[in-house]
Amino acid sequence: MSRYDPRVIEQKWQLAWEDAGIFKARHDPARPKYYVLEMFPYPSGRIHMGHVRNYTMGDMVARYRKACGYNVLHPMGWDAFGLPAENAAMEKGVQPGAWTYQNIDAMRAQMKPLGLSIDWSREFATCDPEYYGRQQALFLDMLDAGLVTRKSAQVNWDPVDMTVLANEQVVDGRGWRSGAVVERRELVQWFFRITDMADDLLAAIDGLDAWPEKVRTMQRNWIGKSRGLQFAFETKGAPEGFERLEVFTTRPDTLMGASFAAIAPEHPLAKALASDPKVAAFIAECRQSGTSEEEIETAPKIGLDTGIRVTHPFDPTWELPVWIANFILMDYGTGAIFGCPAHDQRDLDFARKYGLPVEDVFTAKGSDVRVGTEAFVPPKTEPVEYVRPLGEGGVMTGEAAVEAAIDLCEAKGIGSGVVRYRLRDWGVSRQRYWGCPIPVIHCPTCGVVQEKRENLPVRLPDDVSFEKPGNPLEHHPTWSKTTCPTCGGPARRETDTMDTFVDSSWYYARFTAPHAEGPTDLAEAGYWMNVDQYIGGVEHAILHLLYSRFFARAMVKTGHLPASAGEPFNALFTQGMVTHETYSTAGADGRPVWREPSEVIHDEAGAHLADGTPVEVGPSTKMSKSKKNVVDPADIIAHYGADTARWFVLSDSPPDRDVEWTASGAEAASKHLGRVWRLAHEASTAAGGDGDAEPLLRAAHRAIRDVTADIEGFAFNKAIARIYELTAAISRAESAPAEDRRFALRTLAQLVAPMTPHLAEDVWALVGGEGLVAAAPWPVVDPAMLAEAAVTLPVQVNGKRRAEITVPAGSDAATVEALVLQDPAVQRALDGKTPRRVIVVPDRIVNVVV
RNA sequence: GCGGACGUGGCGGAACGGUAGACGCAGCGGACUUAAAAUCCGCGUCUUUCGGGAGUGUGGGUUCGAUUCCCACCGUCCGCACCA
Repeated sequence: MSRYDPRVIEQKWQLAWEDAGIFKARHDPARPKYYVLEMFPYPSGRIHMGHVRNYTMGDMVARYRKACGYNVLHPMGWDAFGLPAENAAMEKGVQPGAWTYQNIDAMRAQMKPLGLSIDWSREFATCDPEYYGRQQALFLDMLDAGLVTRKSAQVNWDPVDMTVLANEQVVDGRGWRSGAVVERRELVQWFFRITDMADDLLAAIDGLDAWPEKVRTMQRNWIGKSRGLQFAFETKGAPEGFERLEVFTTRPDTLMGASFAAIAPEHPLAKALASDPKVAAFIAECRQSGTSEEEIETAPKIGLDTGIRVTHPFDPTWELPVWIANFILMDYGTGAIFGCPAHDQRDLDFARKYGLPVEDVFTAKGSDVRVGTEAFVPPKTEPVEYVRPLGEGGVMTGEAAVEAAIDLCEAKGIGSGVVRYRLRDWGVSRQRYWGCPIPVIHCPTCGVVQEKRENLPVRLPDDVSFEKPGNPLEHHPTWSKTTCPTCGGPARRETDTMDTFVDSSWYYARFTAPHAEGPTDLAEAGYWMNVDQYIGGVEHAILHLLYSRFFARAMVKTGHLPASAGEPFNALFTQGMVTHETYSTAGADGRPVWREPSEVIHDEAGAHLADGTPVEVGPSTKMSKSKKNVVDPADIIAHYGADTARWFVLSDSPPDRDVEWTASGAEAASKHLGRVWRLAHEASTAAGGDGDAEPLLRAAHRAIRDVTADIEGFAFNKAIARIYELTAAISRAESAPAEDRRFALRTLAQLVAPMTPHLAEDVWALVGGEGLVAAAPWPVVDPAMLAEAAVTLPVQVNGKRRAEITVPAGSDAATVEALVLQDPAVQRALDGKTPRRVIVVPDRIVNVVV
C-alpha cells in the first residue's frame, strides 16, 4: 500500500504553486489587501528552528488571510549589514560582501523547502547598493528636514587596539580581543532627532491596540516622560562661569531632605576642575567602564567631593557639598542632581558610604519609622505624611506633593516645572566598514557638505583590508579622498557608516515597491501599507520597533510615505524561542563539555554517548551554538519533511512562549501527518457506508468554528488540538457514508492548509477537492450543526462539586433550581440543611449555598 | 541596578471569575501478529479506612465560587540604547 512520502509530495506541490504563481502579490485596488511580515533574518548562513517557527507563524497568517479572500503581501529579505561579516573577514580573510551573499544563497536554499507562501520576486538584501543608495537619499532628505544632527557622544574605546567597540565586544569591562580595560571616550557623531518626536511616539502607543500590552508598557517606560523641577543652585568656590549649577529632579517634594549635589564625570563643571590632578584621576577612574547603562548602574558607586558648595534655595545658610559621582548620567536631565538619600536607594547607598546626612522628608502614614539601610520609596499614588515639607506638609500623595512643590518653587522664582524624557537621540554613526555609508563630505573650506543626489549610491569599496584594527574605510588608500560638491576643492568622505537598525527601520516600506526609483513608490505604499500583522521576537520590543515607528514618521515628513502610514505596524505578535535540553559530559578540567543532541543515546541506562560515557542532561535553554543544543532544520526536513517541522513548531506551546524541541515530539508530529494521509488515501476509493453521518458532520463544523477562532487569536497550539479531535472523529466514523467522510477530509485539508500546506494539497486532491487548496476559500460553518439540545450542568454545594444534572439547553433558573434540589446526591450533600441561596449560571453551573 | 513578562500532572500545555488537567508526549493495559515493527482501542494529579480529603511556585486577601482579580515574597526568562 502507498504511504505518506513527504519527499515526493512536498516537491510536487511546491512546483505546482510556483507554476500557478499564486503567491505573487499584485496591486489590485478592487480587493482588500493584507500585509503579513516576519522580522527578516540576519544571513548567518544557516537557518535555525527559531526562524522556522517565526516564518511558519507568518505563513499560517498569510495562507489563512488569502483563503479569507484578501490580496496578501508576504515578502522576505535579508538584514545583511553588521558585525559578523567583519569578524568573518578578520578570521577567514574573505571580503564581507562575498561572505554575506554566499550566506544569503545558502539560507534561501534552506528556506525554500519549507514551502512558505512568500513572494520571492520582492526579495532584497539591505547590503544591495540598490537598497542602501535609497537609504542614503532618505538620510539626505531627513538632513534637509532637520531630523539629523551632529553632536558628541560616548563610545567604548579600546586603548590598545585604538578602536571603538560594540557593547557586545566588551566582556567584563575589557576589549574582547586586546583584553585591555575599556574606557569611555567622546566622539562627534551623527544622530537622528528622535527625541523631537518623543511626545508623539508616546501618545500614539495608546492607539496600538493590537500590540501586546507588555511591549506597549516597555516602550512607554523606555521613552520615560516625566515632569519635574529644573532649578539652579548658587555655587560657592566654583570656577568662573559656574556661578550657578542647573539640576533637574522628578522629586522636588524631597528638597528639604537634600544632603548633597552630584554631577556626572562628563559634566562641564567636572571638566573645568580637571586641572586638579585628584579630580582628573577620579574622572579617569570613572571612565574605566563601558558605556552600557547596565554596566554604569551596577558598578560600585564612587564619588569625589569637589570642595565646591551650593546653597539650598530655601535656606541661604544651608550649604550642600558638590560631588562628582559615577552613577550620574550626563545624558539625562542636566547631568546634575541633588541627592535625597532617605527616598532614593542609590543616593542612600552613596550617603552611607561617604557619611553624608540622611533626613526623612516623609514617613508612612502614622509611622515614626525612620530610614535605615533601605530608602523609603512608596508609589507616588500612596498618601504619606510629610515631616520635612517644602510648604504646608501634612498627609498627601507623592504626586500631589510634587505638583505643589513645583507650584511653590515657580511662585518663589526657584526654577520651573519642565518635562523630560529618558529617551535619547538615536546615534547612528558607526566606525565600521560593513554598513551603509553616510553620504556626506567634509570640506576644509565648506565644512560638512551633502553628497549630490545624482552621485548616490555612495558605494562601499570592495577591496578593504582588515589587517589593522579600526575602521577599514579610514585605512583605505583612496576611498575617502574626493572633491567637495560645493567648491570643487579636495575633501574627505565621511567614513562613518550607519547603525544597522537604520536598515531595518524602513525595509517594510521598501517591500511594497522593491525596485522603485525613489526609496518608495507612493501609490504602492498607499495600497499595501500598513503592515497588518508583524511577527518577531520579543527581544526587539523596544529598539527596533521604536526606531521603525520613528522612521515611518520621518518618511511621512519627507514625503516618502502617505500620512496614514506614520504608525507602520497595525498588529504585532511576539513569538517565543525554540529551546532544547542541553547535554554535557565531564571534561578533563572538571568543566562540562557540551554535546550535540545527535551524539546522545537515550535508553534504559539513561543518557550516554555511543562509547558509554554518561551524559548529564541539563535544562532546556535557547538553542545556541555555544551549548551545542541545536537541531538543524535541514536535518529535520530531510528526515521527516517540512510539514512535520511546521506542525511541530506550531503545536504544544502557545506561540508567545518558548517551545521545547524534543525528538519524541517530532516523531509524534510525523505520525499524525501519516495518519491523516492514510485516512484520505482510504477514503479516496471508499464507497457506500450506511451509518449515521451526523456526529462526523457536527465534528467537522465544530472544528471549523474552533480552528478559525484559534487562528484569529494566535492560539495555534489550540487550533492543532482541535485538528487532532477532528482526525479522531473521522477515524471513528468508519461506517459513515463515504461522501460524508470525504467532505470531512476536505474540511480537514482546508483547515490544515495554513499549517501543513503540502499534506493539505495531497489530501485535498485525494478526496475530490477542486484545484489547489492553497487557492480555495476558507470553509464556512453551518450554525445548525453546532446547536446542542441538552447541556450537563455541574452542581456545587458550598463551592464543591457534588452532582451533575442534564437539562435542555437554555433552561431557566427556576426550572434548574427545582430539579437540582430534588437530586439525590444534592440532598445527601445538604444533609437536611436548608439552602440559603441557589446561584444558577444558565447553561454553565449551579451553586447551592447552605 | 532599572524596566517588562512568566510559574498548572512525569513532560509540553487547556480552562468568558463557574466540573482544574482539553489536546499531545512519555508510561501502563489490551487488540492484531508465530514474533516484532507499524497500526488500532482503553487507562491515566496525588492520597484514602473507598465516605472522602488535598491540589495550579509560597503566604495572605476579595468572592456563593479564584489557575483567573488584589497584596507581599521566591524562582526563571527578556531588554537596558554599538549583537541582530
